[in-house]
Amino acid sequence: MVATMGRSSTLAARTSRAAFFATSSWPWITRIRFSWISTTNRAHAFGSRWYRVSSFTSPLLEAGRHRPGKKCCQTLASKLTVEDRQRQPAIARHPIPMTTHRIASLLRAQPLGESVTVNGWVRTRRDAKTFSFLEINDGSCLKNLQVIAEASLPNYEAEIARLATGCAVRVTGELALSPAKGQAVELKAREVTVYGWADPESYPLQKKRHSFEFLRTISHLRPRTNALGAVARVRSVLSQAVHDFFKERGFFYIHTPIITTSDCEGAGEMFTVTSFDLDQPPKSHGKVDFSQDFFGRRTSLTVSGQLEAEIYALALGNVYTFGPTFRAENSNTSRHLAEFWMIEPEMAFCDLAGDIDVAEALLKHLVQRALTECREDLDLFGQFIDQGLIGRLENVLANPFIRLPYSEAIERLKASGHDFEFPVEWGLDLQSEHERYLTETIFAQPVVVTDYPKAIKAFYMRQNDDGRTVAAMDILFPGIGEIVGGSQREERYEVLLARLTESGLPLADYQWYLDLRRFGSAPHAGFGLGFERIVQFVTGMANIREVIPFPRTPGSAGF
RNA sequence: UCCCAGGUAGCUCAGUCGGUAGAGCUGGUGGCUGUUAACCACCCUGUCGGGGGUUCGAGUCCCUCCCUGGGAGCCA
Repeated sequence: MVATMGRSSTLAARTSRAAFFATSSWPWITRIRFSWISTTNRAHAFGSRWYRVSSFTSPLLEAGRHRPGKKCCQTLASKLTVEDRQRQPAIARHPIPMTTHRIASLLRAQPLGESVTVNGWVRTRRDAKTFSFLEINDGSCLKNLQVIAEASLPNYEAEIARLATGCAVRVTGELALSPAKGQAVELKAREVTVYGWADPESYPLQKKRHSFEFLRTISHLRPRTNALGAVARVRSVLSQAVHDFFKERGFFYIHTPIITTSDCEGAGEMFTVTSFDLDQPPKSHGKVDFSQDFFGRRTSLTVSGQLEAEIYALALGNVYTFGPTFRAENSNTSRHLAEFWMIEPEMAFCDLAGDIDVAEALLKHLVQRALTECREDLDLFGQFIDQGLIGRLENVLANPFIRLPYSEAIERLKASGHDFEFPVEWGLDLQSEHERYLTETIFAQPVVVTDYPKAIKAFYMRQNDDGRTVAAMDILFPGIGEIVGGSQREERYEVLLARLTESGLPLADYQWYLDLRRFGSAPHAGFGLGFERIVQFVTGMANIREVIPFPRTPGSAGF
């Protein structure tokens, strides 16, 4: 975990990120802007250039002009082998053919009669008497583009007739109306170029349905399936929608630390971050001596950015975080990950009601964006994953969320007469079965439970005037359970101090947190939204491991 | 971490009373066809999750570990 990131690795990070988002027609070539301060002469260098990016991770630079201070470029360029140069030069010089299209926009615009080029992966090939049908998917949308490849094409026998599921190809031809049912348009191929073969004997993805469990074992190939590709697009759209929501409302995006020394009490077990040789860590009095560790003290991966977000809320007003979060809990469920992404808004001069307003608006905004921007993908989920999906999403938008104090929730559960496995009693935490009964059976829509007993909630939540509850809220979604947890924060110094003390937390570690209440304290509130849980809700995927590209769970951290 | 159910061909699964394994799909070959999860015929494929034990003999019974699914706890 030691931060020894050198110049070249910095560039690598930027390059792979840019490649990931590149709209370039050639997936391994991308244009990248860069700038840095030269370590030798302090000169500022900047520019942009085409890079060949291998496997999206290690950048190799095109040989080309240099500026002072670009040592890393030369080093990387030297790694481009002669073979690489011979294989790629034509494409590298003309990285974006003017006629290249993404399938999504082709199907939308349907430029009939025009010559177009698409890049993508073969989903299936079917042979007719004098030609073959190819179905090409380029990831831009769920739909494939049907290609007609006549047997008269020069490489028909040698290549096209041998294409199988998974092969990467480029097809140039004319877009035409399709005479048969099933698709509006098709591409009459003039040229089919094979970028990469996929041996049908060993390529794991077959022309049939696979279980999600199996696909998880091939996480490097599963985004090439309809369902997981759709999840990836929805996740991206939702991610962007989070930022749009807060930007429209004047929130600032704050990057809170991933390596942290603060434990957000109640947020679970933490992963230790160390640079020690774990076979021989320095010890003192029989215990590991973290004062000799990289940071001079014990550090962990963050379980929440909330405490740091409060600092910035009490300076900038309204802020939010959106980043990776880590919990070392041994949770084996379809709703938990050891590494997940959390959205944590924090608003100054805001009470619990305002907090709920923002959370409700955010959730509705995300559902709305998915419905309008990902309708085709959502229809797939509605058809194959969860028949009631679209209706449930529209139901979220249709009504205000039910707001229910904990005490009333207890009364409603008791009055229901339903036989629960766990007792329903004021002062006891709501069990999953209770939460589900509230949101799925009694109300059949999102429910916000507020004002929980203070004994079962975290130290930082604001005490209500009744002396026995705190201004906390959980938003419960049908099928998901708790999707949001939040509260108004305790802004009164004396009250917070008392709560910290009775919670047995080391005051020294929270001095800065107490300081926020000593200097210009103000009412403030916030919440945490588990990003994967909203992706789960929107897609209807049963297991949270399907809505993050590379799930980390107990006993599993592959890829 | 606890309770329950599973792990058998590339995938999804069957496998009786303990006698060393089958089906469908995928893939391959051939045929047919503006096809579209194409269709028809034929063919190939196994460390039965790992380790240990009982037995003449274990996919099958026992122990143990790992993994997966469902539920619970923890939470987002």
